[in-house]
Amino acid sequence: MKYSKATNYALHTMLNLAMSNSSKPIGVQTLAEQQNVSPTYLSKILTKLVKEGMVSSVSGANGGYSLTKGWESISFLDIIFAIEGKSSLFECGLDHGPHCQIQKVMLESEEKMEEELRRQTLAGLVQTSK
Amino acid sequence: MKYSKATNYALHTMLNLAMSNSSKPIGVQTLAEQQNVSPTYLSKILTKLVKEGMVSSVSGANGGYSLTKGWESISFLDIIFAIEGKSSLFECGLDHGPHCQIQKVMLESEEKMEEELRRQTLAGLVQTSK
DNA sequence: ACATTATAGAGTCTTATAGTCTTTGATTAA
DNA sequence: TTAATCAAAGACTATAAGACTCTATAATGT
Repeated sequence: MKYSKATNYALHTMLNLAMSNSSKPIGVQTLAEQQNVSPTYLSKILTKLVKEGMVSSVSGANGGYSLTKGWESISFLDIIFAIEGKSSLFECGLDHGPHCQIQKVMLESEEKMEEELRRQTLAGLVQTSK
Repeated sequence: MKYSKATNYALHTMLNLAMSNSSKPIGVQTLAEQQNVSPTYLSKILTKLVKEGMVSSVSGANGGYSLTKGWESISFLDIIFAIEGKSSLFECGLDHGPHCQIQKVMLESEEKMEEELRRQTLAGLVQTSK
């Protein structure tokens, strides 16, 4: 069980966008270079972030991507969910009785991680990354 | 990112072993039936648990698997590590500076989950599953 | 010896990840 | 209005991991 590389790219891209406090949008070309990944691949990741409303995009010359208003409070969990999806890490598919205690414990532990990831915001990340 | 089915089987198998407080070992055949999984596949999972010292096995007629001494304090995390491995869920492979803050945050959140999984023991699970 | 059981290895099938390539559509600058 | 620049979307491919199966071997009890 591992986070996908896409999640790593997404997190770093969000940080890059947040750090470059430019009013102009930044092209995928530039963002891709900063992480040594292909622009077309990164664009798919960015599209997911756009669909979740964290990033806005403009086509055409001088276009690119920029963070949307309120970006400061975007959490790690928001970004991770945008890429990995929101479904639980553990699902007991076994058909045994109504309440699986194992499932319960696994979900509770997952919640602990998510609490922490919810607490960590983009603004906080920028602060410590300077 | 999902836990493997093998982890699910492992957790349920450990619970089954713990619940059947029999002094005699239990064959993989029996254990497999309880979860609707093939015996040969489950045996591979059990072998991992044996190698981690949580389960002991005896070959031959009337052989099978049983929990080792001190099983009560085996944690969810122990079982999960035995199947999924101990490596971190997130690894920033990017070559940018010495301390990646993203990596740090991700690891901290992971630790929260692991803390909880360490707290949850087999004995506790048996208690609530009765 | 023989039945029973775990262990180990190789092999298969499916799915997810991690991309690439190409086309289309929007926007701006000349 | 045309060309250049950019994002979005779809189809495609390659690799690896997950989820098994099958077969052979080794250990143990009757």
